[in-house]
Amino acid sequence: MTTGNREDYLINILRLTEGEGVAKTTELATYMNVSPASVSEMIKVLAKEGLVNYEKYKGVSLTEEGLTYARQLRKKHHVLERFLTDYLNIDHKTAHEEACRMEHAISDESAIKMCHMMGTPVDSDCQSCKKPCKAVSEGVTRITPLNKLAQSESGRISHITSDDTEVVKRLISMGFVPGREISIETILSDGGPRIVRMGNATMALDYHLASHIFVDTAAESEQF
Amino acid sequence: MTTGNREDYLINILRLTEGEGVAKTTELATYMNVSPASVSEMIKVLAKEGLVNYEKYKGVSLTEEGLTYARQLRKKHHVLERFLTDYLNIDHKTAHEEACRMEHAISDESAIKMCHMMGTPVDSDCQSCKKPCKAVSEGVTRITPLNKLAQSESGRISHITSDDTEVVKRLISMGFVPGREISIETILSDGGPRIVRMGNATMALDYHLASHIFVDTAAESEQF
DNA sequence: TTTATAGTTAAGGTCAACCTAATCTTAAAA
DNA sequence: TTTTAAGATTAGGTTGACCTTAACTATAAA
Repeated sequence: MTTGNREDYLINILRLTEGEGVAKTTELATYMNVSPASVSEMIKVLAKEGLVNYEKYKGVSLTEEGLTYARQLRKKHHVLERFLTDYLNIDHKTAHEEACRMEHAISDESAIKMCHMMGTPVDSDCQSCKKPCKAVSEGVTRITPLNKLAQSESGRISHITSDDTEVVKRLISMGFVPGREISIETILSDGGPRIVRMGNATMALDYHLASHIFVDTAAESEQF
Repeated sequence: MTTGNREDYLINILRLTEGEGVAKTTELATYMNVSPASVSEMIKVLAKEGLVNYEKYKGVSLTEEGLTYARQLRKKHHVLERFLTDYLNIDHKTAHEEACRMEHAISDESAIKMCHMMGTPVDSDCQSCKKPCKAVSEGVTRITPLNKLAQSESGRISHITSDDTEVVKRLISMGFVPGREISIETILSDGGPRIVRMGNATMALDYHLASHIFVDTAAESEQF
């Protein structure tokens, strides 16, 4: 495990080398607001650990391993930032700063699941980076809106979508979170409420609301 | 700002002083898996900062300020842990460990909002603590359980949920269907039945039963 | 080929933790 | 009331992960 600060170096090297091949010491020093000497020193450590390619006087770049690490970190950053702004209504600047702290604390697993929870937003461009980042993973599935499921059918929530952010937020806050197992208990009438079950909870849900929840019916025992 | 480790001391002092008035040095040392000497040392620092009451050889306790701080921290822990288990399906042990890291990174603001997002679950008992914890703040959640609504308040039924399927079915069969407008006519006594109105029907409803019905109070004319 | 600029090393500092060993307090047993 | 063991504290020291300044060195453009 690399420490928080080392991780910052990695992520910043990534940011600076994204377009160009290498980051220069001074450039990085300015960017991170430390002395060039500190950068040189740190880089030697990271090189020894195989995370960066380092040739004296020639700048740094990430190794394959470092790249993977840094990208993962950046994804975490984005996922968190996204979550903070979209789900918690935190303003952008604050969200960014907070994501900078939290990206070092969240596990890979949680980041991935968080990504799933939010549907696809992590694919898209990120405000604080020049480059877009990719979603953590994708699968082939049979996905149906919850309101189209028949009685006693079940599956796993794939994603939730609506033009109205509020609706998505509301559903999330009700516990409809991608990844959870869900089954239709009872259908009261065709266009009427659905009684659904998730874990121990049973819940009655409006037909229209249910249409925003997409269920993967082939995913009953699949793990992320 | 106190460092992560200092925060750990605070939260652990809180845990140990919850029942008893003070925590003993050795007790804390054992609990945190460090030497008693380290504890003494750290405590002096915290005392200097006004976060703990410290009288040599007499044990530590939190000051008013330290208590506030530690409680806030523990709340953060709970909110995060809850989020990880309930929303991301992370197993408990992992969630706890992760919350331990993240509690130092999340801001007060985000914790509060996260709490709101999740509705009320943070009120309830927490798996990893002996003591239940309170919600981060009362806050303005639009979705409120019916039993918490004041007299003459109204809204639209958002959803109905219970661990017991029968309860949900019964409520549905009584006409409590998501989407319907509802208002509190009369409150007979604090924990007593509510008389509610839906359309033309008036109905008396047990306090406990009412707690399963969630009302969107901001949604009086809103459509899903 | 010179020389400014950029990069590196050396030497040393700080800070927050931690530890062991020695010493001191307290409280309870003798 | 004295003794003493358990518990707490201090002293002194270590470590790791940073950082800095100052002096030195390489590079590449004039």
